[in-house]
Amino acid sequence: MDDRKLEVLRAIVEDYVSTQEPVGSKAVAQRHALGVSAATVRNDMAYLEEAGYIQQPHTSAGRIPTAKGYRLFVDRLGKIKPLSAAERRAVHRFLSEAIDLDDVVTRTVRLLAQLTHQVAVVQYPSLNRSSVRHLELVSLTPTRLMLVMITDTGRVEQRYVETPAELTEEDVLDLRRLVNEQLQGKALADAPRIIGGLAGLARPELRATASALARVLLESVVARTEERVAVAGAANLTRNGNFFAGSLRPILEALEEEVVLMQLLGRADSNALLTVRIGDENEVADFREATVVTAGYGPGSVVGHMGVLGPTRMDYPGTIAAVRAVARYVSEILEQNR
Amino acid sequence: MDDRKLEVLRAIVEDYVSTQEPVGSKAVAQRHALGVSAATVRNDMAYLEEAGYIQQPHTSAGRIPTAKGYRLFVDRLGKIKPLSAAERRAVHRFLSEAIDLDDVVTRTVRLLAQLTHQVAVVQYPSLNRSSVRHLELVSLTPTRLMLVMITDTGRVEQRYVETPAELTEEDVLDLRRLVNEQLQGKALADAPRIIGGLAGLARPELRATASALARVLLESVVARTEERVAVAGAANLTRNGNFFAGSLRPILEALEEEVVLMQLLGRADSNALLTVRIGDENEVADFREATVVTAGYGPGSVVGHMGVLGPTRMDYPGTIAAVRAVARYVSEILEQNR
DNA sequence: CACTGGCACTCCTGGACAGGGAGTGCCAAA
DNA sequence: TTTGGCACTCCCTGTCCAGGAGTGCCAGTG
Repeated sequence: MDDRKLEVLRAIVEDYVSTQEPVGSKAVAQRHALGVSAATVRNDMAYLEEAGYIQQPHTSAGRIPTAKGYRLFVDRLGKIKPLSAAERRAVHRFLSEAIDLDDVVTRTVRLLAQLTHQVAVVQYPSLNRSSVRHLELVSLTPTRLMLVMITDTGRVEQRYVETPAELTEEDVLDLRRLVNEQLQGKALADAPRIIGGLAGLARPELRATASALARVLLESVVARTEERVAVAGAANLTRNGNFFAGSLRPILEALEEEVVLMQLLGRADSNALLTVRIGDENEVADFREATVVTAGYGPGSVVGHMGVLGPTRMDYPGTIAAVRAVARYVSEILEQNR
Repeated sequence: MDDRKLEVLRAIVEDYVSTQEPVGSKAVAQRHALGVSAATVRNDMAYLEEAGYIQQPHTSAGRIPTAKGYRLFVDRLGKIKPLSAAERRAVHRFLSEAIDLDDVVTRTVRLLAQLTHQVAVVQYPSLNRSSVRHLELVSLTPTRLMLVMITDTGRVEQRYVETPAELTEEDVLDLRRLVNEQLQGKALADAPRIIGGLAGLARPELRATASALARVLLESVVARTEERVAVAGAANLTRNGNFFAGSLRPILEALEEEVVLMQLLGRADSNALLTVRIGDENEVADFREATVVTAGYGPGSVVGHMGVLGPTRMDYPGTIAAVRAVARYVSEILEQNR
């Protein structure tokens, strides 16, 4: 394919993204210094359409890029434009004020939404990839405990535990010592094995309670594949005149479904630094008209993903830059707290 | 005012709520057995309009209720219709499966959204009205602690604390004992006073650290007027054809502002069992076209509020019943965990 | 005196239709 | 290979008209 044809495609993508209207041959010839006439551009456009990169909403309208067109743009044409110094400063300042892990996530998701003017989604650091820092048992009533688990990423999980027998203060201390001895510093991935042997290590009269505790621990650790996510910027869906063809309904609904959001952020396997899924490339049916830009983050290894969701017609260079920058800085912060 | 006029108003409210279209005199006369002709209804409607209870979108259209009309309906006409047995069972089952306080709140807000088909908002139990169950210190690095506070409503707060000096394991245990001795069982309202004296009670070499700790505690307890809220059902905003006159934009934005949501749920002072704010009665500008139904909840005393937000044109009897029922049941659950 | 039927009037709504404009495809010429 | 010209297509907008729903008012009735 011609170099000029690529330039024409770029012009169409850029103009369409900024004006939101089909772009015609004349506009391309005028606004972008290609040094050729509109008629020539028309020929190139006919070619690009034939090749499936652009399409016409109807005869006698300008062209708009297809998903395939955007893909080519992202892969070969878009130069990522770095954040401005002011933006960079704002990111640093805003995130460094976070007071705990929850706050880091909350701030991150807001920041992403604001920077990109799109819907942002941030996954809380995944439990499976972190390790146990501390376990705490608090007795609420004689037969009811609260179990609090703190991980090295600073995440706190809490669960109620009903105990089969009444426990003394002493019993609780015993149990706490036991679980901490066994689990402290262990990766959560290894935890199930250890937890299995927990009941056997307790004093005979505490066996039943210890196994109740073990069950709850397993639930929070293993069965806890449902991971939490934070969302912000839903209001941006109404930007640019309701970008989703149909109603907002299904989108808003999907945004409240954690399962869907997790799917959106991509399976754990994707360790790529940054992923862009355009249109059909999305597995989630409701987001077939959207683009999702995601990045992994974490101290050293990836413990979670973050990303933004927007119309396929989005500012790719800007969005990609923002997601990447934020993911990097959040990783740095987590690194510091190790 | 005539009894029959009230019946006409009720008819208009009910029909408009269900059909979402201005209701004319003929429809009222036919569908509701008032025993009078359409012409008579017309006269009554003229009166009701004069009195400000209903209005015409334009000449030669049917009538729709005004905020004042809804108010009268709620105060004098609407008989709350209790939840069906099935709904009641569903509420109990769904909420009783909650595994911790966060989960109670999450489930509650979803439940409300689903039952009422509107946007639901639930405030996390307010810190100020609960008391300290336990404080836990975990050292992350030699100069960095994590402070975890557990309250008797089951809420967990966490904060990082930078310590001015390196701490040994022993030091941390000492500090933990100290803060627990001083604060355990104390109401958070009384906490600031106690926290003030904390540093003075520590070993001399731990004074500096203790006062850093005290500062963070004060921040989480006192300055923590910003309270968390959960939202669900935003997708319901698109029901019934975008009920808000303008765009969804401002509403979606407001729903992400915690400050606004707190305002929406009403100031702490409102200890009324159930509040209905219709249209202008709302202080928040963006919600002038909406109705907010809120209720307080808590074990014994009110520790938080919950509510739903919908069009003034809402099913008042059903919504009020749902909010009341859910608030009651959540209160029961909290009571059990005391 | 309250209620009723009838009637003229208002105003919204949806469909049909024409004019203007933007953009294209194609062709012949440079 | 590029260019200017030209006919053509199709959307968009505004206008117009008929249909329909609902009202207000008035005169008549029990």
